[in-house]
Amino acid sequence: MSPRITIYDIARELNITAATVSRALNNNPTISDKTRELVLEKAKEMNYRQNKVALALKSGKTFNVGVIVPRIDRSFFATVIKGIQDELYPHGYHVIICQTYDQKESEIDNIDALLNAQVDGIFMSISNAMTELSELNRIIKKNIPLIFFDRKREMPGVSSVTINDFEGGYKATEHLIKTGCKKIAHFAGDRTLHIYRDRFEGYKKALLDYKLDFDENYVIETESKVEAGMEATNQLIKLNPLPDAVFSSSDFAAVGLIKELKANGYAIPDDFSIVGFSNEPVTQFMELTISSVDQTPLEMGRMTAQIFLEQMNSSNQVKIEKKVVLTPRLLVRMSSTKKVKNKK
Amino acid sequence: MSPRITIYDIARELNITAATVSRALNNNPTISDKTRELVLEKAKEMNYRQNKVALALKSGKTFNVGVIVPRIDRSFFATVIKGIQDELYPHGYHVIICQTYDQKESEIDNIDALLNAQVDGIFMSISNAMTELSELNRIIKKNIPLIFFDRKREMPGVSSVTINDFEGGYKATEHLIKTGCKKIAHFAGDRTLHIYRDRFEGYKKALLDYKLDFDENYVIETESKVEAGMEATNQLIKLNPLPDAVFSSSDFAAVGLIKELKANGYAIPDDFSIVGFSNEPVTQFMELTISSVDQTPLEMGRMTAQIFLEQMNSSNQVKIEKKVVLTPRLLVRMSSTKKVKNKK
DNA sequence: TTGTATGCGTTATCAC
DNA sequence: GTGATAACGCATACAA
Repeated sequence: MSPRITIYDIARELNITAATVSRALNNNPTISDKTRELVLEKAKEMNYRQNKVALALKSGKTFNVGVIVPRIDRSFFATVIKGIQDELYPHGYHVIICQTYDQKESEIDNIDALLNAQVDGIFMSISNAMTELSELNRIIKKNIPLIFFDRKREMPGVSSVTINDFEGGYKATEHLIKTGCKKIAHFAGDRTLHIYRDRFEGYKKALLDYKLDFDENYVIETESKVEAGMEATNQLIKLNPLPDAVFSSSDFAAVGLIKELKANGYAIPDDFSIVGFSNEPVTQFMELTISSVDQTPLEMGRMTAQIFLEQMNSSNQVKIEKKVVLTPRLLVRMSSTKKVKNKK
Repeated sequence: MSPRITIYDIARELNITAATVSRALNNNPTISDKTRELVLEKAKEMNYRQNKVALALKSGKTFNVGVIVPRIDRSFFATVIKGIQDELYPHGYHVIICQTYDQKESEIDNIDALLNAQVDGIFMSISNAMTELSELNRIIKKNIPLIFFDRKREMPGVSSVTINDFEGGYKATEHLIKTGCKKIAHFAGDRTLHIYRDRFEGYKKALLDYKLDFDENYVIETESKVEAGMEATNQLIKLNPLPDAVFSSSDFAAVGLIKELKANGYAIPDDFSIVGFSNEPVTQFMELTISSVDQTPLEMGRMTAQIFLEQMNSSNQVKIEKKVVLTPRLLVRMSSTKKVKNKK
């Protein structure tokens, strides 16, 4: 077990002081070229590594940031984290990940731990359960950047990066209308969550804009699971008149929908055009590829990181509050591309 | 911006010294109940939080571990990380993630950064490109636990958690044989990687054990991508005699295989039985669910973390070297379940 | 039972 | 241009 080499070790070897070594290593101008050379050489020879922990204690900056997500094994969140990572790594930051499983206690716990660990910033996709804004205010009071992504909460001085769920819902529905669908149903998520409410509102607005009836009976709430989508489908096919399209707030529900529709002898997209939401990997791997609304998670992660970097660079006390809203992309695939003529 | 409360602040308020406060906070027995009460109360009142960075500098332990993976947005790795996290979080550890994109420079870079950050342990799935074991030896020399998972390298004193790829290949092939397949082809990965070589060897051994011919012409190397699987399929269907089953080392290649086979008018599983590898989420979402070999990533993560914890607890210098080999699980789904009678 | 002093490794502020 | 010293926040060996 080799002991850690410190600047004192180098200093001793060179018969100078640690301060000088530090100066040489940090490219401090007030030092002679000769000693700098000497130090650099010796440091390399002795395989010196700066101790970031000591530096962190001294400077107050750890170059660690915390990311709080419901869970990491979901394509969307994993990709957001990837975006954050890719952007931050070149600047020397490390990403500490925390999972909450959408539980409030866990969120508080994680914030606490990250604060104790002295992270330089916290990025979070906040759960609906998190009502105690006092915990969040602790972050603000410490003056460390807090940035929401995907799911946010309105807080003064806090930036956020989200996508325009309304627009996503609107685009999906508009696409269905423009390809000739007349009676479009909606698989909605939990509409107490703003993301699902917005998708629903976008759907509704598109119908009205194009002079189609909006009928609450054609809105079915489902969880974001294949099985839930299958169950919802059984409700759907009892509707009269039968819809000719479905905009689903969830790709997984859309997968269940397609399975069940096929099981009932319906053809897709000829009998039902379908658009999902999230661009889960599965949508492009299915034999019948599923149209979906991409949430641009990579860009979301990148943007979140960029805002953080800006915030760090604005050395002064100026609080920046940025609300970035990304535009979702509609990806048209087979599930909404009728092979035959338009019905219109 | 509220300043950080330290034990000195508490001490001042109580007219005692920081040492006493520290003792009270750490449940040191050598302190009177009364002062402990007092300190605890005051600490709560002032909202004191221990500074982990200072503690880390003092103790040499950061309670951070580093995880190095090719990329995080792959279901397998995300799930392994989840397993690690779930196991370690209750013990106060945080997980720092690093991505390498399978590039050697990036791996070295990450190791270096983690070492500088003074992590307490490093878990990695090592790329084939990583040939410089000197970097890895730096970790060992520092006496910080290094544990391989999934992809390992043989190093004295280094533990690893892998799955038995040979057994996975064997089980998959055996299953195909037992369901009546006579001529089984293999989509192999890059067989310079031991994981792919082992899967191939398992396939080969199963054939021989069951008195079926092994023929290298029926082994096609493909990348782990849908498109690669489609291309390989075009080679496959030119074989004479035509195989009646395929064991694919990659689920993605299997997806491409199925797409292309259907496009050529073949029925699955009646004309071709198919088993993939990895249990990617897509395999269970497809209309035709794909049989696959599950690598138990959650258990892999958990086990990796457990070995780390053991290593940390064995305070003495005893080096533990554990080689854990997990048993893969064969998941039989529709792609290898012939509806009709066995051909035998 | 409590206080004093020291060190973890670094950088910054003084001197010289 | 370089050295000495203090400080970041904490825990602990030693003294009292």
